[in-house]
Amino acid sequence: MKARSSIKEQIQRVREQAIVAAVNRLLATKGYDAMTVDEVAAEAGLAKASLYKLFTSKEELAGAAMVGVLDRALAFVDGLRAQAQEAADSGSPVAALDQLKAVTRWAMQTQLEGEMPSLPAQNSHLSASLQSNDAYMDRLISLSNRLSIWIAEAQTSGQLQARFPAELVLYTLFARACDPVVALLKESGQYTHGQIIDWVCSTTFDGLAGTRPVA
Amino acid sequence: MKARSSIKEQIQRVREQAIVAAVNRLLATKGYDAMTVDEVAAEAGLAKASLYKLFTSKEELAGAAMVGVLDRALAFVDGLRAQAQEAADSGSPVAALDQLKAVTRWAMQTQLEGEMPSLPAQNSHLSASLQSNDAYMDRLISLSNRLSIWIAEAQTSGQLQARFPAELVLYTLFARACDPVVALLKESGQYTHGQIIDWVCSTTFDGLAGTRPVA
DNA sequence: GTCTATAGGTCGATAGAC
DNA sequence: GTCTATCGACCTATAGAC
Repeated sequence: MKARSSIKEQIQRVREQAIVAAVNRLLATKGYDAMTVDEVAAEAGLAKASLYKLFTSKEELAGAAMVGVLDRALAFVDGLRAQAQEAADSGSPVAALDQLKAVTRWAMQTQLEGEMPSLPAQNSHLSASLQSNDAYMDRLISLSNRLSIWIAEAQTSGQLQARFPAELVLYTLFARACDPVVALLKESGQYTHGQIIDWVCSTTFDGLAGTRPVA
Repeated sequence: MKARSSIKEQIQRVREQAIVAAVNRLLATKGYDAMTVDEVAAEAGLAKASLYKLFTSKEELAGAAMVGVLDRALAFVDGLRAQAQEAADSGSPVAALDQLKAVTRWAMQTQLEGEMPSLPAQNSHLSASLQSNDAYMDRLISLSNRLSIWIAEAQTSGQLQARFPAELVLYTLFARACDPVVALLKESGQYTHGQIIDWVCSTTFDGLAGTRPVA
């Protein structure tokens, strides 16, 4: 009995992943409002009714996709932390600013690959649902905390403008992760992903302005 | 007869303006998808049927609001141009970069006042509708052209990074005009509008990074 | 005030596993 | 033969359109 149950659970797990992957793609391409549950079911290859056995609402689907991307972000961040620890142990510490840049580049790469789900900024119902989604909030706070440590370090050491509230920096990084500029440049089709990432990362950290004489 | 017709037209005009103002507010606060035509009619103080005499679809309403904000932007830009012309005539030319900053600040101010209608970036149907909306496209191109002149000037004179495609700069300015960071900082309630504008303008042009030694 | 289409959400028939 | 998972068909409310 135990074994069968486990197999069933695994099958269910695979299906859930297929659904979340479908939601992720659809959120990345069409956005939340244009995404229909029927489409999700079709892409994931099951009936809508079956889908509703696993997820009780469209909002929960969105939440699951966001949990997925936040988990990937956290995994990436933890990888960076581990690498930085090693590097520091062998005497060549990594600057906090470089960690923040690496995360930003990862987010843009993810967006360029069509794997960054993005939700409408203004949708009170959906935000409310997400804010009462513990799995989502847990990841969001974890990620924010990890980034905030780097932000504080970088501000203390002068790598980031210390006059900005840390909140501003954090919000800016989150906003750039789904910056429409990336999507627009991608659509234009004239540039490589590498160029787009370099440029938008550069505008984020160094701004649009040219090098001015010391004022 | 002529007079009555003119009066009717004027009344119609006032109604149209009331409708567009309502759409503008709703787009700024709830976004396109969450906005219902019923709400627009209610806010504008007329029956939905009457509204459909003046605007044939929800998309057209959105288009009208966008035309409105683009017209205001164009008016602001033309004001800047006129001032700059005067200043140049009296021997103190205005830097193109400062003009771009002024427009950016205007946009953020508009957003903070809840007067910046913003549409979902990803909505193929709506984009298609807008792109076939001549009034909208005309304004969009006019504004882009005027900004592009300043961008070219600022790049030539080294006030803006010349290595960036002008397109990147233009898109970035448009994107910052409805930057979610502004909305998030506003929501937090901890900062004045002036602070928010200064900070986001600063991150846009000078970036998040601190002043580093020459590398 | 009415019509209609769409899309979120449910239910009962069916089929396949044990 | 029973039990449960699955899916087509269905319901209904909302919102655009007239």
